[in-house]
Amino acid sequence: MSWRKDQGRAERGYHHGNLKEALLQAALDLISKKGPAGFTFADAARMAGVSPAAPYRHFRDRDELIASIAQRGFEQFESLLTQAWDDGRPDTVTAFERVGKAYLAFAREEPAFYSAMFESGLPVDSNPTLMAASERAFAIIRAAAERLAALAPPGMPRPPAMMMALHIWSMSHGVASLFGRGDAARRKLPMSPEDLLEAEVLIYLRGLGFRTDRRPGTAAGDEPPAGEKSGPWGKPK
Amino acid sequence: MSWRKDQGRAERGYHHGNLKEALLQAALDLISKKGPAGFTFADAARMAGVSPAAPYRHFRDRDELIASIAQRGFEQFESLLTQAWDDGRPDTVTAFERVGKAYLAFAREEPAFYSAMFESGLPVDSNPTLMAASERAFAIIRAAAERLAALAPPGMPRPPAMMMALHIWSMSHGVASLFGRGDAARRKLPMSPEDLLEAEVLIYLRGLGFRTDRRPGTAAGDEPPAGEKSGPWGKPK
DNA sequence: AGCTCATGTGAACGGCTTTTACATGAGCCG
DNA sequence: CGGCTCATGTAAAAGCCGTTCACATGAGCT
Repeated sequence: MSWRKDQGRAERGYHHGNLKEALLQAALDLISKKGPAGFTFADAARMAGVSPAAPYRHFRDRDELIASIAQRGFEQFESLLTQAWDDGRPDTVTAFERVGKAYLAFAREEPAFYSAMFESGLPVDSNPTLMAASERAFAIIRAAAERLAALAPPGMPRPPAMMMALHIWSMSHGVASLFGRGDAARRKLPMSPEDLLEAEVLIYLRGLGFRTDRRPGTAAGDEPPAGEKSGPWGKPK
Repeated sequence: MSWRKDQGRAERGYHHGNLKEALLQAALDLISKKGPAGFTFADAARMAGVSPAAPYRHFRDRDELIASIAQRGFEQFESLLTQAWDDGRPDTVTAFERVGKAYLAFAREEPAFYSAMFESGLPVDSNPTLMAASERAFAIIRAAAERLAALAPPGMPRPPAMMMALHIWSMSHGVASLFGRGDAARRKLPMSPEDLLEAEVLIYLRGLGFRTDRRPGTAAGDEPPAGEKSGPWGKPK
């Protein structure tokens, strides 16, 4: 039977008991289905089984709910990136690329968070705590870039780590925004977004003087079959 | 005196005479001010001095208006990129970078178009003519990449031009989306988006084996005290 | 002049956001 | 237990928006 309140809350009396959480959850569902624009405050209330005015006891307005979601998104994002970076294990370059992939994975698997964070049209800088969360996430990329910069081949000037971080961020974000989501804004690609990004990062790192003689799409540590060295895009011509 | 119809149309009778155009113009204004989400069909009608039902004679619904704007945006975008590319003059790499800058310039100077094209949440692939316009714009980047690929240093495997084009696109799009707009979604940067992107592209090209012995942000012109020329921030090995 | 059809109007429906006055009942204090 | 208080939820209403429909207007053609 399914006449329960649809959000897992059992029968309830006048008070919901966990409305704020239920609303956030409902909003996530709705945003992932219809995008942040299609999401409706009233819908979320309905889904939680309360009147349309109830949400206002927990969020100043619709934007604040979306901002809350973006906030959580950045927190999960930070945690995911931290995990992917894994303090640079087993080696810096491998970990670095894992971070890029994590970025894409997040965009694909958490489209609702991703939308709220990057496509909701919220003035990011208006909300200090949101801004801070966003910066903590970026700090992971920056820390990784820092380590990578320190590894730059001797005899070359060190690229500014901050700049590297911004470059990596923009690549990841560009790929994720243009090609990364499951079903929206899809453009046909001759390869997976992951492979596209991996090749991009490898070429970039090579431009910085790193030796990147691994091939994309292979597990870390694999060596190309003996013989020619291939580029990050696969077979040489 | 300002009781004229606000969109430059002089007094008019029952018929507007140029409503479709006036609506598109009004929508552009509104979108650039309040984003594609804040834009309102009724507002556009008001601004054009007609009743809220009038727009329906020209657009099936609100989405179709936005799609029309995106369409025009892609056309202008294509034209701008074509101009920037200038068939590869004076040399391929220079022209290539000019294309990247044009991308940023477009995002900054035509935020309304840019929003409609990339952030409106429209299903790009639902509208064939929109899709086609988008692909014509991308074709410019692809053509440029093709020429660049042909120039790749001998002795290195040639990267697929399509992939290079996608890489450049994602870099440009990433930088533009994250840092490129005048006042929205601003994050603090230690450098201009243009310089950031230029350095990124130069490093990338060097990763492909190109010699890029110019420096970014040439306007600055200053040299590090003992610096040798080459590379986006200094000298390669 | 008269016809026709594209274009604009006014009114209406339903839905959304937000506010306000009121209802409920959970938690606390004696 | 009895009663108080305040966070939390409700109902109703105002104002806006998108969209539709029957109807008005007049531009352009014959």
